[in-house]
Amino acid sequence: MPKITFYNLPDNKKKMLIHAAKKEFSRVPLNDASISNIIKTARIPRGSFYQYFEDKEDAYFFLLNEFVININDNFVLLLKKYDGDLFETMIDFFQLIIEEEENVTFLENAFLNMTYKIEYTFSKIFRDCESNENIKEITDLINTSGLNISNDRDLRHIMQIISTITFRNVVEKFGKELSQQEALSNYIIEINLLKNGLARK
Amino acid sequence: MPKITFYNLPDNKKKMLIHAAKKEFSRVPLNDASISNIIKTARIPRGSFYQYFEDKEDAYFFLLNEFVININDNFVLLLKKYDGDLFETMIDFFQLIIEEEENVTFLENAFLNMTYKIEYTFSKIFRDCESNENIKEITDLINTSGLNISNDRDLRHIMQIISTITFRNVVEKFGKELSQQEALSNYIIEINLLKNGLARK
DNA sequence: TATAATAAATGACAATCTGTCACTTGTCAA
DNA sequence: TTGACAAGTGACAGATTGTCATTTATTATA
Repeated sequence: MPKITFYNLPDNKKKMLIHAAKKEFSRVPLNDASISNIIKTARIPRGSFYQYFEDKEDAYFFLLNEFVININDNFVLLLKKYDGDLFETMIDFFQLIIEEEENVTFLENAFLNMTYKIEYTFSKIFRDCESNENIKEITDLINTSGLNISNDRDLRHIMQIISTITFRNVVEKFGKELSQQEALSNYIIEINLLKNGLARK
Repeated sequence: MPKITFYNLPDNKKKMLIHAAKKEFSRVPLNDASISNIIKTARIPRGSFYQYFEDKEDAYFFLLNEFVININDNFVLLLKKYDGDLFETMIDFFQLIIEEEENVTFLENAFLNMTYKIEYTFSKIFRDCESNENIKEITDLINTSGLNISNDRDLRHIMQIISTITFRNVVEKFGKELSQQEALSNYIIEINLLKNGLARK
């Protein structure tokens, strides 16, 4: 987490810094990003950066979290729109992500270098957890009667499976440079396989 | 790919170098690994390293490929053992990976920092592809009559889904430091959900 | 208002790493 | 023996990181 000094920063300086970081993390993935570039763009001295953030990662996950909070809201909206139908929701949600324009390159770098920690941050969207203020909100919204589950544990696994496959498809969209159409049609095939089961009845 | 000079190296020198690289990539993930450490351990001059490999990544993926080729053989054996039952095979295969001892830390670093390229390398195990000499071998071994598919495309998607979920469970085992028992029981739950479908019939 | 105490800003610096390149050494065939 | 080509070597420039002693700003207190 960023240090208090970062949050105490005047708005314009904070924005400048966020902009600079976003620019660098859009240019290259986390590992290749350089603090030197960020401070050059933000026009702050080196020492200041360390006054605000622990290190490169700290700044990165601050940005990523902001993004995740943003799309989390969209996810909840979609869930309501589709009366808790998880599968319909996911298909719409998938499109939302691959059509996202403002942060394309930032996202692309994130998805193509999806470490455990990054995936964990992303998948907060689908979890009820501390940092997700909508405790129970998501779980309650989902229409569980349409799901093949017998308890909460199963539901968690289902969420896990669906989010994993969803991310995998987003990653593949970027990795193989698929068109939005191709990516979507692949995704729908897989969602249907998930729904109906991989084994023949 | 390593340069020709690497393959021309006398066996003991080659082994020394491989050992040194493995040691470094076990210590820390690819991004944090340093060539300096490798050459120090291998006792070769800096210039020599670049005589053999393009860069750090080159050496890393050489090692990873070796490992993948190794477990690929095991996968084929298991597939035969279970008469092409993909689900039984995967459960056994999953255990094989999480019980692996010789390369635990190397694997742990790989799994917790699974970039697209690393995942792609791993998932060669489940694909028929150029670099996999068993073209068609795997596909032919699988008992497709037990699967809910209508064509080759579906089969590819099923392999994709299964391998993704499998890796996800391995990653989680390392990330959440689960015991082998916990990891396995989670995995089995998810495999069953996949088999039978996430939607209620 | 003056002064002390606390917080923030700054940039020079040591430590580290990377990839290159001119040069040396080794090998092998003519 | 010699020449041509392959391999080995390590010093070096360029770049980056995190730290820290010092300066500057802010806030509280007498």
